[in-house]
Amino acid sequence: MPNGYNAPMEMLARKLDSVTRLADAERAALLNLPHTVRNLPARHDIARFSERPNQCCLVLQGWVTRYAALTDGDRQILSFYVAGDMPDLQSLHLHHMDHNLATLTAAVIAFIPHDELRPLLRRHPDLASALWRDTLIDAAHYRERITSLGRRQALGRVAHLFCELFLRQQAVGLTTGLSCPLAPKQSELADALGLTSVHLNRVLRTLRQRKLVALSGGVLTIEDWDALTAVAEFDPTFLHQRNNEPAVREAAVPA
Amino acid sequence: MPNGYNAPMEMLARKLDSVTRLADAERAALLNLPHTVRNLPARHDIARFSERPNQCCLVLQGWVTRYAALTDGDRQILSFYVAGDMPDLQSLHLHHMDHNLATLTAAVIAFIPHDELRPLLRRHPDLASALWRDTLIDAAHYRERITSLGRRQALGRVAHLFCELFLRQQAVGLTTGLSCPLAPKQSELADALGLTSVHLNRVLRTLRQRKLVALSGGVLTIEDWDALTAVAEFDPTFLHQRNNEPAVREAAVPA
DNA sequence: CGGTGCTTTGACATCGCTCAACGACGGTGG
DNA sequence: CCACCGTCGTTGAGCGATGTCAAAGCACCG
Repeated sequence: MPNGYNAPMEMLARKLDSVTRLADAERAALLNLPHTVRNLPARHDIARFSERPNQCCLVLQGWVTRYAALTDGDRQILSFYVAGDMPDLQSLHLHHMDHNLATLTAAVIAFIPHDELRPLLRRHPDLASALWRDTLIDAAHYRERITSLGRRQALGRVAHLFCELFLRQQAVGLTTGLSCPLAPKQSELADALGLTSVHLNRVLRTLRQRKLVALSGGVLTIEDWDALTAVAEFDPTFLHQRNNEPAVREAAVPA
Repeated sequence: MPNGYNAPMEMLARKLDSVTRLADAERAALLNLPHTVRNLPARHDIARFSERPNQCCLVLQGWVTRYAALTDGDRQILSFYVAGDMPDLQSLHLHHMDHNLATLTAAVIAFIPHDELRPLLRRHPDLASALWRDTLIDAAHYRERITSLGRRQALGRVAHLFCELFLRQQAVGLTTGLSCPLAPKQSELADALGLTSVHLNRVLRTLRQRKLVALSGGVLTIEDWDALTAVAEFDPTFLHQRNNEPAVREAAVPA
């Protein structure tokens, strides 16, 4: 398989390293994993409801979403994934898709066949644990989303999602200062937060007016981290990142 | 450790069997796992936010909830667990609790030290996979809850939760006919569904008036499965149960 | 320059929340 | 045995956050 992209498995190794410490043997095994790299256009389904995937995917570039489609045409976006994420690890053990996975933007994705991954994980229990942990962190994100949808008002929900997306991207080096990419459009943010795009738009206006964030051209800039986390009641514990005190803290108080 | 309760690990073996097929070696290993069985009163915290548990628990009897506590005193119930569930498997790999786990009713719980479980899972990759799968199903429940909170109205949310709780209990033999225990009070159902107990009460009235369910004395009786699933837009795929076409189907059409 | 898709805004409707009171029930102590 | 009390369920009236519908602005692109 052509390795058109630079070192996909190294990105995975780095990602897992940020989560558990990898031994050399595991790291080497990972780097040798056979895989295919594909360039996909925006809005391209990777796996659909009720399918039985036989490979896992690793996002190398771009954004991917997981979403449920309701009968009335509504959809609920369940999560966003960025570079370094493995959105369908679950397919290793859950044989039928209970939702859909699709690119949000044009994206570069590496595909790793289950048949390659499974024996590797069996030989390297620590690697299996690292991936298991990754899926558990995914679940932690879900829990936080449930809390948002269940008990936070629109303003808090949006603020909370922004905090989450910023910190997750910071962890993989996708931020510059207090700015980060924000690929989802307003209607997609709305679909993720259980809101209407109309109402989401009004909430964004409020966030801008209060000088908590700036948002334009697919770039989110945090203007007041402390105020934003306060509105969101944001506690980074659920991210289970190594150093939970974000580098933002200093950056948020510019000289 | 005293084995006051009959065969706790056998319940676990049976549960896992319902999910993956266990080989004899795994089954035997499971049955020998050291553990402690405790009787806990209702509303007793099992693990609190930010703690670092060193054991996993297995519900043998009663109900357990996972919940997030917000600063204003609100709480969001994230999930309900019944006999056979292992609510904090995640603590094996996620070291800090990002939420709370507590009994809802008086309950009998078996505790298995991480230090016993970890080496066992290392020796039996299939067992590890079975438990991994269990945590992935947990995540599937979260996803469905997100969809409910984000895109369903109150009536659909309640109906959906009832369908889920019925089928999950049916899978472990806790139902009789079309009835099953329903331990959570109205305020707890409301906390799980992002509603007020007042509004939940009104929704229950509607469900009763429409003859979809009957509800009293902690027992839920489904009176019209087809209508209930229709209101809920319920699709059992996300439960990832062995035989997804529920036995309810026949029972729902009494002679 | 005329689409086409996204954002923004306004007017109005509604679902679910808040506050407040009352009723049903079971436990407890006198 | 009964009065009392706490908890839970039920109901009403009014309000507020968010949805709905509709149209206009705006940027990018052929």
